[in-house]
Amino acid sequence: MEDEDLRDRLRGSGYRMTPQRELILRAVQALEHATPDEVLAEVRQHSAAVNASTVYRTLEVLETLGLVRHAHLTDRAPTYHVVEEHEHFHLVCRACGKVTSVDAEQAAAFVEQIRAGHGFVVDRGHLAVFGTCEVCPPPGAEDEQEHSHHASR
Amino acid sequence: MEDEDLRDRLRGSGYRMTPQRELILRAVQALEHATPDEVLAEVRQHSAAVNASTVYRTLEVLETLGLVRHAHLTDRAPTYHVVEEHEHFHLVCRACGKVTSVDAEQAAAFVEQIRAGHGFVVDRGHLAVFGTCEVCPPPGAEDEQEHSHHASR
DNA sequence: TTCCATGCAAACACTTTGCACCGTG
DNA sequence: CACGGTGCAAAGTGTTTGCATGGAA
Repeated sequence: MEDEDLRDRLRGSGYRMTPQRELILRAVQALEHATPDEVLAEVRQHSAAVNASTVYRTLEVLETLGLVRHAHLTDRAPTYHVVEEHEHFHLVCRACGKVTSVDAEQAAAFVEQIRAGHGFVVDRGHLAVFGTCEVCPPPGAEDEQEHSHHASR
Repeated sequence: MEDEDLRDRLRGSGYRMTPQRELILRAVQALEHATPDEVLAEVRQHSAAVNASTVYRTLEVLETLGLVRHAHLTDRAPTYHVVEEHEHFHLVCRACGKVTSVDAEQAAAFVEQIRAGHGFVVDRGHLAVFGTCEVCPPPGAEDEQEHSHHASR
């Protein structure tokens, strides 16, 4: 997306173009999947300080305009990503933490099945699929991240 | 699940049976989908006061034992539900907020497709599917919950 | 020149943690 | 009667908001 496109998108909905808004959109584009905190860090690397509240407010505006989206891929902060021509959803490995993007088309059959069976229209871009890579140990097998402090003492 | 079953599950992993732990499990069972806050409220209705931190700690223990699970169905707190014989996942309507449980079997084809195509094993019980009921207005159409303060003033 | 956007700081929502006391096994 | 569990309060994260100032159009 070009600067002028962004300006037009903003102005078209009554918003103004500002350097912060451009920087924040650029950061989301560069990071692929980033929390507000990570976006803030990225922005500050490339330019002067920007306030955290501006990041939150801007991400909200960009999401309203349909330029970015967020999903809850961890138990902590949400992660934002740019909306591209090809919608995608995410596979999140609980063992290694890797996030894989998958073209939304690959969920087409599933989506249609849910619509037919439940009268429910799935938002494919907001689908978060949790599990484990086949090459990763199953969750809890050895104890990487959380829990299992004393599961068998 | 009977009281004795719960006791055995706890003891089998080195935990103790306490009235709080039983109350909290009962609350999760009764509420179907509840945030820690809602669990706390439910527990307090049925009995003496229990502390919020105990709810958090107990939900963690119950999840470690595989008796409950949580998913992020909103942008706020996670919701907990009991693990039953028949695994299920959730459809979350962004328009009306309704949560529908769907038998995990209905995702079998999708799960297999992801495994074959990406070497990724989906955790069906932790699948949160967002979208809208067909009978609900599309998100943002009229403005029910959040955003759209001045999207076109 | 008009308002929207930003920075700053305080307030919030949700969760975790340290510590002394309580109660299960 | 040992040691895990609880309550309480304080500290942590992550996010939102009120208000005065700054800047885009």
